Amino acid sequence: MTDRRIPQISSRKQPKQARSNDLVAAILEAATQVLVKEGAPRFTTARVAEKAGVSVGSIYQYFPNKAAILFRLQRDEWQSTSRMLCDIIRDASTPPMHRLRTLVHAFVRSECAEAEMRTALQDAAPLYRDAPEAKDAHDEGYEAFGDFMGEVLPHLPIETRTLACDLVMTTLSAVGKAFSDSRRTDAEITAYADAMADMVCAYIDGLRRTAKG
Amino acid sequence: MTDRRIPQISSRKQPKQARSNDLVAAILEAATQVLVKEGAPRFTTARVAEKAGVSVGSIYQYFPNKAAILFRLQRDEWQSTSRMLCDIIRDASTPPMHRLRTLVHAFVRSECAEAEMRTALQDAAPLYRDAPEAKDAHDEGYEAFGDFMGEVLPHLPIETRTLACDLVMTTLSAVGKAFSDSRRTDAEITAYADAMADMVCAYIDGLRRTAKG
DNA sequence: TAAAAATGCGACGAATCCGTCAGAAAAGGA
DNA sequence: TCCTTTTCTGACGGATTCGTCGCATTTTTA
Repeated sequence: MTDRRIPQISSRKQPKQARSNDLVAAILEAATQVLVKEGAPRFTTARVAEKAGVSVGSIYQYFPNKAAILFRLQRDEWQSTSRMLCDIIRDASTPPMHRLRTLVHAFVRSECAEAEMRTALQDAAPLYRDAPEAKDAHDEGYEAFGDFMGEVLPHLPIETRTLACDLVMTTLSAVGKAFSDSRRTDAEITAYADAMADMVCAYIDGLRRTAKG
Repeated sequence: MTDRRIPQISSRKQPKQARSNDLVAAILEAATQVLVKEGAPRFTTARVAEKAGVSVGSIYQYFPNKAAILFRLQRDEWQSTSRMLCDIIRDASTPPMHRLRTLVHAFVRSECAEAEMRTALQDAAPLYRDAPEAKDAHDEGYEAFGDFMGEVLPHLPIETRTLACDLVMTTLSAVGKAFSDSRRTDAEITAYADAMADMVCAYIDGLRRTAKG
C-alpha cells in the first residue's frame, strides 16, 4: 500500500450532560440502521445524522470521523458475542465436549441473526481496519477458548495445542461468516452447526488419541 | 438494502485489432497493480489509466464501468485456482485421502501467495458482488469436489454427503482466507495446512465410520 | 436573573470520483 | 494517395462526500 492513513478512532470528547448520552445512543442506533438498510458504500455521516434527527456537526462532536462510528459498532458487536461465548465455554457444570457443541450452535445462530449487519461492517472494513485499537478487541474470547483447550487436551505439547486452538477458533468464525452470507432457515442452521460440531470434535478427538498413544 | 444498483458487468465491445488486445491486457495488469498498491478505496479508473499509460476513455471502451474491471480480476483469480484444485483432486494415480491433503496444502499456499490481491478484491466486493454473473464462477471446483466426496463416501445418504461437501469446501476457502490475512512464514503455512488437513480428514473418517456402522 | 459554559445546527469549501463526448490520431481499404 | 473506419484522448459536467466553523440554542453557574 502506498498512502494509507491510519484513521483516528478514539473519542473526541466525553459527554458531560445527560442529553449528550442520549445523542450518542441515537447516533449509534441510527448508524446501525443506515448501515444495514443502505449498505456500506452509502453509509454517510449526513445520512446517519438525518436518520437520528440530528445535525452533522453534532456527530463530529463525539466521533472524530466516520471511521470511528463504524469501529465502535464493530467493537460492540465483538464484545457482545465474545461475552456470550465465554459464558458457554466456561460453564463447568456441563461436560467439555457438550459445551463445545453448544458453543458451535450458539455461534452459528448468532452469526446468522446479524448477518446483514456483519456483511455491511465487513464491507466497511477498509475504513477502520488499520486502526491500532482494532486488534485487542477479540482477545477475551480467545483466551477463554485457550483455557478450554488446555482442559480438554492437557497432554498435548503446548505448540500443537496453540495451533489447534487457533485453527478451531478461526474455523468457527470464518465458516460461520461464510455460511451466514446466504439467508438460512432454522433447519439449515441446525444441520450445519451439527456438521461443524462433528468436524471440530472429530479433530479434537484425533488429537487426544495422538497425545495418549 | 434500499437502493442497490446491479452493476453492468458484461463487456462493452470485442476488440477487433491486435492493439486492442494489448490494451485490455495492459489495463488488467495495471488494475492489479493499482489494487494491490493503493488498496480498494483508491482504486480508480483514472489511476488505472495512468498506470497503464492510457487514457480513461480507452478503458471505458472495453469495460462498461469500474465494477467490470474488478469483477474480471476476481473471475480470473477464481478460475485459475479452481482449475488447479480440479487437477489435484481428480488425479486418479494417488490415493484419495492423500489427494485431499495435497489439495489443502496447495490451497493454503495459493491463498497466502496472493493475500494482498485477495484482500483488496474482498474490500471492493460491494461494487461487483450483486452482479448476476458472480455466482456461476465457483462451480467448476465445487463439482469436482462433489465427485471426490462421492468416491470417498459412497454409502453416505446423499443429503448428508452434500452437506459435508459444502462444509469442507467452505472450510477450506474461509479458513484459508482468514489464515492468509496475516503474513506467514513458510513453516507456518505448512504447519497450519497440516492441521487443516488433519481436521478435514478426521471429519471424513468419522463420516465413513458412521456410514458403515 | 444574567453571564458563562456546553451543546447543537447546517450551509459551505475543498476534494474526489465516475463516465461521456467531440474531436484527434492511427489503421485499413480502394 | 485519399477516404472510411476504428481506436484513442483528456477536459469537463454532474454528483457525492467529508468535516469545519461561525453562530444559535440550551443548560449551568454565580
